[in-house]
Amino acid sequence: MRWSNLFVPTLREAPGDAEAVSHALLVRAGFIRQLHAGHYSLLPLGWRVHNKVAAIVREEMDALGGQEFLLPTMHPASIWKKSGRWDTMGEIMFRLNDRRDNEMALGITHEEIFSTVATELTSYKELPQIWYQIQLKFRDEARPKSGLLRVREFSMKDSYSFDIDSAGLDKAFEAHREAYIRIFDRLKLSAMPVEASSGAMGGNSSVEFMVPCDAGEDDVARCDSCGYSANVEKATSALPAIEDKPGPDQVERFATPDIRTIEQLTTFEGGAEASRQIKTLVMVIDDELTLVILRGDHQLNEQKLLDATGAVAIRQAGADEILSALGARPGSLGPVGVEGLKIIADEALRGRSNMTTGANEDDWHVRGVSIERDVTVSSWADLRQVTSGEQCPLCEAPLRLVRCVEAGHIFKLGTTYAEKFDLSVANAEGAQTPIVMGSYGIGIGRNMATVAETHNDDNGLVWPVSVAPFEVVITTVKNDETSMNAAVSIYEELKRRRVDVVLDDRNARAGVKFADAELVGIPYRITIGPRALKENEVEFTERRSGETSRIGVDQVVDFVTGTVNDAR
RNA sequence: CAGGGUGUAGCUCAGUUUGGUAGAGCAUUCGCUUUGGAAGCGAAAGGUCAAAGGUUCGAGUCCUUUUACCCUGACCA
Repeated sequence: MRWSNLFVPTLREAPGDAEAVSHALLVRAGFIRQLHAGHYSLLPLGWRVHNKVAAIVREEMDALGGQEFLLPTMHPASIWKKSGRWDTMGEIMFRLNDRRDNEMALGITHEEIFSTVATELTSYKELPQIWYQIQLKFRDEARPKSGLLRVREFSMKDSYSFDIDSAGLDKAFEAHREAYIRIFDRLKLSAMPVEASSGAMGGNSSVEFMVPCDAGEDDVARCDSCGYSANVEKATSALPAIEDKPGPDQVERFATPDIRTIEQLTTFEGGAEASRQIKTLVMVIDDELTLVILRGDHQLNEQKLLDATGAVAIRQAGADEILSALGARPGSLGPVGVEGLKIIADEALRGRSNMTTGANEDDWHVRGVSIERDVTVSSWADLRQVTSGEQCPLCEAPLRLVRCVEAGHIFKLGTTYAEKFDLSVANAEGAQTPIVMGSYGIGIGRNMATVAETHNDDNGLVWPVSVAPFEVVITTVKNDETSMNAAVSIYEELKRRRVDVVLDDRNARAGVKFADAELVGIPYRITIGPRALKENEVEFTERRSGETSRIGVDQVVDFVTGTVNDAR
């Protein structure tokens, strides 16, 4: 490819609305353009990188026995109703009606479609199967952001395993785990597998692959000592036990004028420190008003509450709902004596006594509360958000919270879809057995953006060779006949050796061409200029280090081919 | 969905306070001069000032409504 024929609209300045580094650089370097919020056009360079990421994913999927499909993106509502996700997916799913007014949806993922195909599996002899596709997904995200990192239309590799039993699923899951590690290794992403919430996907076990990166949206609790790592939606920590002094035989009411927060109560005469208070939250869980209680100094993690209750939707109750249910406003709420409402308690409250909380009357609190004696707890769950510095649940070293991008996620679905779609095969005894499924996702565009996010410097992008839009750029300093002859002959020979090379033959100043090559992030540059050429040499520059060396015209093709092959 | 911000040339942005002929830098095109790190000089072209309505002799600027995009949170495989 000759640069003079390429469409690479580089910009000296980034568009003002690009906040994330990858967003700014991918736009500046001419890889992407925004069409509207959450929808991007991939320009030729962007599409080249995208395809290389996809090719790596495809190779690793094929290596574990995966078979590639291409499934429809537009689906009839009926299959989503069959799985139950027509209702549970809520607003995330784009929905539309066709000319006959039939309900349709754009796929957010493809469990339903693959499950439909999988009804044709009839015998255990056909199992296991691993099916995958690399396809567009549509999600009506409430807030697309950060360029390619969170979009509403994106291509994703999603694979699905079908096994006769859970041992088979474990094997498929492990094969995917290893394949994902290889994929991220080839993408030069330091992804770490972490325990994760399965969220709305269903299933009972999942692992996320998280890449530490400021532009990310998830926090991972990590122990540097033993390697424990989990998404904060799942993470726990070891808390030092709190010894409660003996309290009164019954709850005591006391007046607390204008005290509305846990913070205020810590300094109020007769109050209590935050860890000796009960925080009372009123949540509406699938339309049911519920009390959620935690230690005063703990934060609720809503995903944990979702997982603990199996609920579809959770929101905080409004002030009016709270007042009519409890008789007080937020700031004076408590679980003591509450009847007729479900009370979900965080594990950290178990066995606690002599605690202080709201009296469900404005300006009044109660103390001497013993959880077991005074609160009718409906269920216990781990609900609190882990914070930095707390002790690792495994080894008690301090935990660290790391901001991450979710680059991949693998789930053990079990038999959920087998039951909904009546997927079963005859086993060796001739009995019908439900198929056990797993599902495994990795976003192509998101990984491309994550590589950009983690591989750049002041001059622009620094692609790993494995996904670079071109592996080598040949830059001519002057376009005189001698230079061009040398350049073209090296270019042709590199192409013959299957090196992905671009010849920057533009009639532009050298500085412009150097700057563009660096902004675009091509890993290796061969500079052909009069200085070196006089001595029958060219220059070779590595983008990452910026180091330049001279090399003979006769050796350069061998040398570059070898260097590129080693780095692939 | 809540809160905040922005919308003027391809890009980055001034101009809005105090209404009076639409601006700059970069990019583009042409000419000259240049040619190893985003060159210089000269010229040209480029606009429905997000949209609609209103006030006014006159609106980029004031008022109303709408809309788009960005940020924080909520939400989210």
